[in-house]
Amino acid sequence: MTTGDIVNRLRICAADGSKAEKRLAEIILADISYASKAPIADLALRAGVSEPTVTRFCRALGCEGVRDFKFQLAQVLAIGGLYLFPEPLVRDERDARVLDAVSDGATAAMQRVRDVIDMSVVNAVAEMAVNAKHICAYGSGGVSSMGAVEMQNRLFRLGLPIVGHTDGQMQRMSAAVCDKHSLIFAISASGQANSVIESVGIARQYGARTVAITSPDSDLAKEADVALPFIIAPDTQLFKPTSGRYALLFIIDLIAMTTAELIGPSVLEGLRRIRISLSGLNMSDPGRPVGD
Amino acid sequence: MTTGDIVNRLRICAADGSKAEKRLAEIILADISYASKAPIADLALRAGVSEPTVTRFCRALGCEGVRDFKFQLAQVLAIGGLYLFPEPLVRDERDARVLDAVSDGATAAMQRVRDVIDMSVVNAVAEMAVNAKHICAYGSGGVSSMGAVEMQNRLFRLGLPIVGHTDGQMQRMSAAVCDKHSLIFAISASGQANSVIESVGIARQYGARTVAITSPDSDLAKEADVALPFIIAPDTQLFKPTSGRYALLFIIDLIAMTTAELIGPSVLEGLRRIRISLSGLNMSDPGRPVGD
DNA sequence: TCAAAAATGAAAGAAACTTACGTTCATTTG
DNA sequence: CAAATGAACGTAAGTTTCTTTCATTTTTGA
Repeated sequence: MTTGDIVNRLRICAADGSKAEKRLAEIILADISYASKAPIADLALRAGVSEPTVTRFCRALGCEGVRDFKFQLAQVLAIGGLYLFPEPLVRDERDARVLDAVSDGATAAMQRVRDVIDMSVVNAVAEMAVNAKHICAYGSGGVSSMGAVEMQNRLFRLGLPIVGHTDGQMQRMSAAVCDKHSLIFAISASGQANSVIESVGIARQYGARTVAITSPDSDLAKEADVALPFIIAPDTQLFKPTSGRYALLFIIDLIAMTTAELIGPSVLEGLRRIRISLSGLNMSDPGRPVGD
Repeated sequence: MTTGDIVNRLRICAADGSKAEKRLAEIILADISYASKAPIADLALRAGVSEPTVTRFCRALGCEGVRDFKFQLAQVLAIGGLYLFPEPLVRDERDARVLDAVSDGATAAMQRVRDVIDMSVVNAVAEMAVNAKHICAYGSGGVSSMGAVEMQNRLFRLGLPIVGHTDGQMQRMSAAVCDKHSLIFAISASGQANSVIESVGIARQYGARTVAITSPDSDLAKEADVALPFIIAPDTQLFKPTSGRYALLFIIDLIAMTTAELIGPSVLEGLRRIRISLSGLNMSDPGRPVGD
């Protein structure tokens, strides 16, 4: 019983375990946040079992003891969020198919990025971002323009001087005022978007560093200094929105997180200020992600 | 002393605290992973202080006690950045951490949606979308405005008359011209965004159907006819972009795909035309997702 | 059906944390 | 300058929480 994360193991236990184990697993899954903090006496009482059973249960799940078990629950909560982990609902076939299509597509798209992305390039890009005096993100079309906006959204929080442009003319115009301290993020799923390619050419002419997030070996990839390959698989399912967006978001998050860590704790000050500035909008719930 | 996350507070303490506090904070920061599991007797010994001092120290940092303190350390570690580690992480290890943090977060967020989403609501929403004469998507702020734009992007391809508004005034204005054939998608991660809540109120007054994609039981959820719960976990890791965006994208895709299937094969005609119209932009690669 | 094995609980024990209280040391006040 | 004050800290004695031991019950398999 050491398969997957602790929640998965709990699920398996809730299904296959002995009577006492089932009850315990159910109680815990029903409220992980509670279970991660409650003393085992409470848990034992709720599940109607004895305390030693709880200890044994934790060991059976591959933990060193109750404390280690709680430690792992805390970590799961940190990643998965502080909400409950209810049993997945039973679906009818059609609903399940839609859910699977979207979810499998998204997961696969991100997995592909994981497999192929060159983190040394990401690190290099983060370094460029930190050192740039002026950053632009270009993207046109449904997927790529979202990318440009997101890139702006993620980096501006870190205090970086970034502007996203989804309009072709604005892209060209802003490229024309670049210099060697500028950094361009050029995003295009196809690698064929004319305005983006041209803008990269213009910006380079004036000495800007250019990073393309695009299809490998595309025109755009060739035009830029650095390319992060981003493959959008042709959609087999015509009704399903393309899962490439998840891959793009993933790459953007990698860049944002790497950049944030490069900058170090001082970015927290910027995030704090943003949060304070939102308090005037009645959205100051602390602990909530910054900016709705 | 309740500013920022626990690590930040430890840092402050290491700088400003009393003699014993400084020593403790240093010991802990030097190896958070150890500190999160060691009994306080060990910590006390290492820092050359007494056990009660450790307890008091934890309280001073805003924790309920030592156990709560360790709980928080565990959470920080789960997604911790490189700056948490005593020795700078080797590049590979650090890269793996960043990849894991982003990818696990995204996967968990989507899994959550899978587990709890009520597909009968999604189906009902799709039906509303198909029958509406006029659809608006509202969202403000980094996460939710992306949602509004994406909603527009996904549904307009299906030939539906949708407009996304991320500007508060435009939201109110467009809400004011709704009638009973209108459908509103109101997106807000917090459920507190004033312009969105008010616009829903206005639109309902004129007979529009309203769908909220928002935090359950929030003000916005109460204001709308139908609510799709969308929980964003509080950010425990300030450096990591919130993974809630993946959950939101996921919900939007579910709605888009369900709607597309409801409309049936005729949507393909719309997609075909969009593709043709792009050919003038040199982006007509067939088999590629429509619209970059 | 019976014996062996597994599962469970009660109670005692060990570990970890907290409280109560007293000492020290720096600071303030008369 | 000395006494008073109070913050910081440690000692020792709780208290809580978890674990072990061992006896009992339940299940399994021949």
